[in-house]
Amino acid sequence: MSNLIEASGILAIATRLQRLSDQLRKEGQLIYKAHGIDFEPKWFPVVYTLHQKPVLSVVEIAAEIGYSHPSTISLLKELEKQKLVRSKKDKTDERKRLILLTEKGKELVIQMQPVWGKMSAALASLTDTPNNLMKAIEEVEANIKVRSFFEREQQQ
Amino acid sequence: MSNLIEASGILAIATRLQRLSDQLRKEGQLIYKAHGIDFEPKWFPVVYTLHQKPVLSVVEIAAEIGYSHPSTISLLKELEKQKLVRSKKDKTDERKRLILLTEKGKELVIQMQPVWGKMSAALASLTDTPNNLMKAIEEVEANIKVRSFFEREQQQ
DNA sequence: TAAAACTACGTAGCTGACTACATATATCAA
DNA sequence: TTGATATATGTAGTCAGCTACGTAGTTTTA
Repeated sequence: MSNLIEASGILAIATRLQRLSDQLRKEGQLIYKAHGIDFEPKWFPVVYTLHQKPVLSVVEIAAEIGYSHPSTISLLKELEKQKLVRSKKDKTDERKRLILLTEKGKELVIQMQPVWGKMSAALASLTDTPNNLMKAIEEVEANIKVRSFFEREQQQ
Repeated sequence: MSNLIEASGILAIATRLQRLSDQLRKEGQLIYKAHGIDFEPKWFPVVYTLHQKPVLSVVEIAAEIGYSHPSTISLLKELEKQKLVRSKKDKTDERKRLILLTEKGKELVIQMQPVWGKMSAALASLTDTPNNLMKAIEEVEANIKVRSFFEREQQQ
């Protein structure tokens, strides 16, 4: 990034956040590949959630991972294609589709556990700086909850 | 975001960054609208750069704002449609297209200056926390430069 | 007990960035 | 001076999320 944008600073913060996010995701892909694991970073929230709570409906998963339900549906389609999850009808509520990890999915989770551990450690080492990125995000989100960016601008 | 993903923590950091980025961008749109200004946050880097350096080629703009040149081209197309920028041929190098702000573009910049000021102040108030978000991003980017996420994971 | 309101799921299409590739022009080296 | 290489721009298609909207099943209420 050039000095010009550095100077305009905080106004380009949305772009900076997105770029960092993209870079981490791309490197995440490389890491799975390097371990010979056929898995994409974007699948992590769904699979991890199902690892913790084995049977959930589509909307429940969406709420857990904080995505819209259409985004969740498209992730589930990919995971079903990979045979990592399957679904069954909820017998007491015909509208619901209950999602579960397959045997292949459960085995993959076990295989990925040590990789997740190393990825966590690597991310921790990257973000262990005077201003901790995870904490900074949490602090900003908390501030937004108190008074949004929009409201703050109006009050200036 | 649910407790489950909080617990899985840092592995979902790419998603957290993107979500915060999206939220700030959306509120940015609302702010321009509330001021009756027909402008989108994604145009800011290009317009601000041309405000600072009045005549630049496509690739020069891309380099300044840190985007790929195709992304820059599509932003320029939108800005040309809005009649905020125009272009002329470089007479000494026929390959180049030189980009400039139009009169309308220059007037809009003047009109937006106070809004940019208030947005900066609002963002500063949001990110003025024990762990400063801008500094955290810079620190992580610096760490990545020293040793990437991928390399760090391999060494764990 | 039927109508209204709500909930769950799915599809279509948008967004804002990207990479890969194609073409045109400029420059450099033999 | 011409062939190789480099640079500038543009097009096409991808990606990971989103919103809007439609349908079907469930619950509530008059």
